[in-house]
Amino acid sequence: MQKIPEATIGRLSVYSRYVGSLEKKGILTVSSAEIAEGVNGSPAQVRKDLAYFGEFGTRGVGYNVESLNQQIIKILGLSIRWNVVIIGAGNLGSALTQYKGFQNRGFNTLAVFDNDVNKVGLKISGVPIYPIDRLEEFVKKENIQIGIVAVPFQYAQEVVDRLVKAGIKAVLNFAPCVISVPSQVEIRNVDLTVNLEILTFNMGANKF
Amino acid sequence: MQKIPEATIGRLSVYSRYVGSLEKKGILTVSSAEIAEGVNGSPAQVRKDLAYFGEFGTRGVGYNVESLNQQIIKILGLSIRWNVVIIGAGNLGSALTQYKGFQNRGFNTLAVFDNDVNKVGLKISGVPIYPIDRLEEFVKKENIQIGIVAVPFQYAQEVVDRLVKAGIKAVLNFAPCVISVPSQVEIRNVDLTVNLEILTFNMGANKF
DNA sequence: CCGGAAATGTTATTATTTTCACAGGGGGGT
DNA sequence: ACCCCCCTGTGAAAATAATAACATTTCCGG
Repeated sequence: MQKIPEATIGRLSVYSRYVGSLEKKGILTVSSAEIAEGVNGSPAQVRKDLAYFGEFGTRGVGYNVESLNQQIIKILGLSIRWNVVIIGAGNLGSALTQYKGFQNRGFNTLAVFDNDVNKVGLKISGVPIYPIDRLEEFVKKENIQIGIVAVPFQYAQEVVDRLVKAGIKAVLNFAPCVISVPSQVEIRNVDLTVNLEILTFNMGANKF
Repeated sequence: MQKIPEATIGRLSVYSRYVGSLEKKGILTVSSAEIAEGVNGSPAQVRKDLAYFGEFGTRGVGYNVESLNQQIIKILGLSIRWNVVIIGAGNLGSALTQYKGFQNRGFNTLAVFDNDVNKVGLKISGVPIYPIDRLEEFVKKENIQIGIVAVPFQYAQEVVDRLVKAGIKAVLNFAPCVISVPSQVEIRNVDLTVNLEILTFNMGANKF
């Protein structure tokens, strides 16, 4: 039980997507060098990343595409389905609700919550929009593990606090702000501005 | 001219946002410990990150809020405005177009492109939607430096190739796939599924 | 059945990033 | 003017991560 770099986990997710695409093409075997090429990585890193979790390949041969993908999916915790709610039915919340990629990877979006009474009662790709007051009740009753926060930053901490109180296990936050959660709750931030600003820094970064 | 960790740049962006909020509150001085608290970081790291670029503080006192923020903004390359196009006028593209945070940080979204003739001619928060055929022409003529790609993954590489040919400097890609660009073009991927899967890994990760 | 090519798993090395500790400069009170 | 507290900047140490190198295993052809 050693510590695994978070970057490794991110890469495993990418490997899984790539290996999945090979599986669909009917390819049976793949080498670390081929995976590396498919994901813009290095063969050594692919092998190292996988080696944290066991021996999945055959020396001299490579990896069985199907079983490798199953193993990675298991490692990532995707062999069970996860119940998700999205808070915020604006454009971003709607985009996330409609996004097929989540379904495919085992995430069930069961509801969207919003404080706009005009939106309540509508559906987004079949997912109902509920009033924000019902958030805690729903999270508890439906055993929701993951909350995706797509509200304006002013409301984000409050929404997260309510999710935490209702027993959420993990939060994916899109609001551009720092959120505090107790240590047993997992949180990740997807910060659009930060990403853009890393780009602008790199574009100008010959001076340093 | 030493190498600066990318994580440092990401944190500078967050510092800037935090320090900007202090500025709005009329706070004049801030210490590294206070910044650290505001962004869930450590004081030493705040100081180290800033020290890559110079000495911005006063020993025994702290940092002047206003000038610190100006310095960070300059470091991040945000003292000039950047011209941006968004490709894809779906929910995600619309959300990005409407997002105020970009404007505030110096990003001008000049156009959205889509291949849906029903959307062409409409506007999103005042930003016009143009047909995708006009992409290259527009990028060249309007001197667009940054392209934000919010199209289905099947089209992403093609769109990026076209942006690159038209002379784009940087790409922010939201499509869940690996994109190849020549080395002089900056690219960053915002991969929603990867972020969710890091969460699920962490939720189950007592076994490793 | 043997030898060579191929590709993994693993150890060692190198590079990078974070954390720690403290010297140095600055301001305010007495 | 001096002392003491405060907080930065920085060099050294520790921790973490990436890369390289290689020993080992497998397959295949002759």
